[in-house]
Amino acid sequence: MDSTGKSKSAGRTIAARHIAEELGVSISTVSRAFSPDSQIAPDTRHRILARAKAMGYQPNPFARSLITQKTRIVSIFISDVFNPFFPEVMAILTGELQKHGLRVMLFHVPEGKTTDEVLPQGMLYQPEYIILMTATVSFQRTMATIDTGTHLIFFNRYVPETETFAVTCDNKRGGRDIAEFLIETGHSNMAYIAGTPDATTSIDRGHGFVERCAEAGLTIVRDNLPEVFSYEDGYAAACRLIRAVPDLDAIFCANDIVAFGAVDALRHGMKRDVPRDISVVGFDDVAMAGWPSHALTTYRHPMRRMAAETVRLIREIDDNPDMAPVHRSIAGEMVPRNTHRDRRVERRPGD
Amino acid sequence: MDSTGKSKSAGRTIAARHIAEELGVSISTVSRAFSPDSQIAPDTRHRILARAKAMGYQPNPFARSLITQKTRIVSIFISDVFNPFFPEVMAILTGELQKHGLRVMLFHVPEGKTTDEVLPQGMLYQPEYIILMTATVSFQRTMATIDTGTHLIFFNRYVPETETFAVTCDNKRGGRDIAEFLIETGHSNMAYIAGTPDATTSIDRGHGFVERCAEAGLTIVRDNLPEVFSYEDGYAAACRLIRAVPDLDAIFCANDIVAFGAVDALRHGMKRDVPRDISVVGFDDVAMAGWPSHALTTYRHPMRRMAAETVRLIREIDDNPDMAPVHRSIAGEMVPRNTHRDRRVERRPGD
DNA sequence: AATCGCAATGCAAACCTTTGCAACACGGAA
DNA sequence: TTCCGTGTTGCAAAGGTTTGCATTGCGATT
Repeated sequence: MDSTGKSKSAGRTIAARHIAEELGVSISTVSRAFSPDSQIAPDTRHRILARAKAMGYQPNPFARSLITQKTRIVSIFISDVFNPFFPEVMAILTGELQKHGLRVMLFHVPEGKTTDEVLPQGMLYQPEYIILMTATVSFQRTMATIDTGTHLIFFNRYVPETETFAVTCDNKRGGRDIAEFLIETGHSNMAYIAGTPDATTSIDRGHGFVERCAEAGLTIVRDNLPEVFSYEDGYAAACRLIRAVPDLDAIFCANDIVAFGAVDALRHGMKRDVPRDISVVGFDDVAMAGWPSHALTTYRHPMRRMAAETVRLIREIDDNPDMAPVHRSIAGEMVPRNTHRDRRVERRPGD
Repeated sequence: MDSTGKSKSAGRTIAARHIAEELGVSISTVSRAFSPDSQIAPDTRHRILARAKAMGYQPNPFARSLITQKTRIVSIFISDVFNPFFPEVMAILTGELQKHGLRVMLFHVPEGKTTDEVLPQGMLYQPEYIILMTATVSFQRTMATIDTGTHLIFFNRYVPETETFAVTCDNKRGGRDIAEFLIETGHSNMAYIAGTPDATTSIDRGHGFVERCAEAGLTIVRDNLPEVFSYEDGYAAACRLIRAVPDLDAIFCANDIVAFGAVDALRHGMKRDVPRDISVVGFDDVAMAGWPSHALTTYRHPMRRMAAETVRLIREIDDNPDMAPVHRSIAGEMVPRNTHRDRRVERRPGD
């Protein structure tokens, strides 16, 4: 009934045994053909591989990892965070990992739950690597869950006083660079709109910014509401700031989305001219920051390089499983556009 | 050496055998405790489950699916498409699926490759479901790869003349609704900026739009460049259109991003007043369409409902594996904002 | 009191692979 | 010719589970 002579629906799925029978070799030999560094005559290997390809056979990964204890699986944990780079990061991560024979499983940490609660589900599959992109990590149990040889890698966040693998943006340096940039262009009365207070990303950006300002003898205003990461939050925060400190000449926002909100608040709500009256700087350089309608001065998040670095890190650990945990933080770069202005040129002598 | 009395690193991982030994029952009985509808004394089951929980035991999914041939895995295939809803869809999909005991594996179809080339990799894990979110599907082999009992579900796209499961936005109806809306508000000289020509989404939106316009006796201009889906593409397309047809009074864009490009082109590049001189309507209702700086009139993409529907579909198939393929298309709704204007009120008699 | 039916449990095969060890063949050296 | 080393291959155990079939024990029926 089939277009090919062989019936295919009879047996379950095609196994090493079938190749072995057809070629008159043992199952072991078939297996060895698929293990790069095992003793087997080159000729036999080729014969087996050819036949396997023809019959569409590949070793069953379940059976394989049942015995080798190596799953080649990396579990990625995500939560509801609306990271604008998420699609791209996901694409790079899965794309590159699968090039190296690693499979990614996805786990979601829902709103009310903590990562630790979902982790056990993921551990069932004995992943060789876990990439944590989630916000909430109560670290106690995380470590306890891990000692089975699984490597834990934090992506875009880290847990301060612990030794784990982490790949992050160099947020502190970013904050410093932005402070530097604003100071150099003649700003002196600045504010910072922070993001979610428990996110290391936002904290570090603020630290760097404040630190550099302090070095220049400037104190900065800080708007520190919890859960500031949406457009609306940025809008509200900017309004609050202007009411509190009307003569502000620059606002640094923990991310671009917040910055868009701030710009719109200043322009439409508070009737300020950006950048003439006040400068706004974001962080991330999302796609639309470059559109003419926004033209946001911001700091480019090295997200793609971070994704690539994560893959590289995993390969390094692959080669050297006992490797000590490292924290790789990657710098971005200033992207000046049209929401800031150089205020030095017109600084009046009396100022 | 360990803080707990028991040594834990000695044995590999904890298996049913260990529970069995401690409780003096057979491995089979332990297994039965974890299969909801197998004959076992309620008391024994409770004892086993309790002990298992205490010892942190869960049946090994690899061994389990090796024998049951049921993997509880759903593979999701993505490509480099920059779908603005991707993070949210991913969160809903994985979150809901894992609630029902399903695991998601992620596969990436890189730029140059077709889905068919990557599919075999995913099939190795014998997923029970495959969700295709990729752009490129040469359908021949796709079906050939599938006849193993795996269910194939297209998400946000479909292959026209084939019977497969698909969950999509009702794009055609969306196109019609937008046409309806524009006609009712007094537009008569309209254009459509299409998206990638091979995407069913863009095609269907265009079809619906043109169809409804035709019913009203209107012909519309069509800008049909290949690969139109970025801000820049929208910008360029709008410029082309205005040069070709200066008295256009409305442009419908295949998606919001393109629409943003078009609006900026009209305002900054072509010196038109949107919405006074010309209306622009998008499609999707991405988050920033609602921001004051854009206030884009658009059509809400039912992406969340589609994700939820996909999960529901999977559960239905779970209950009835021989279910015939269905195509569920879900309607969105008009979201009028400030990039259109009602032109009826000031229609001059002579017009 | 003998028998039957039924619920609960155990045995062992099966799923598919990897890998240490033993067996084997073969060519070359003594 | 005999022996040895080397390179290939096969055997069988192991990894952890599910499940059909057989066994056991017990209360109920006649």
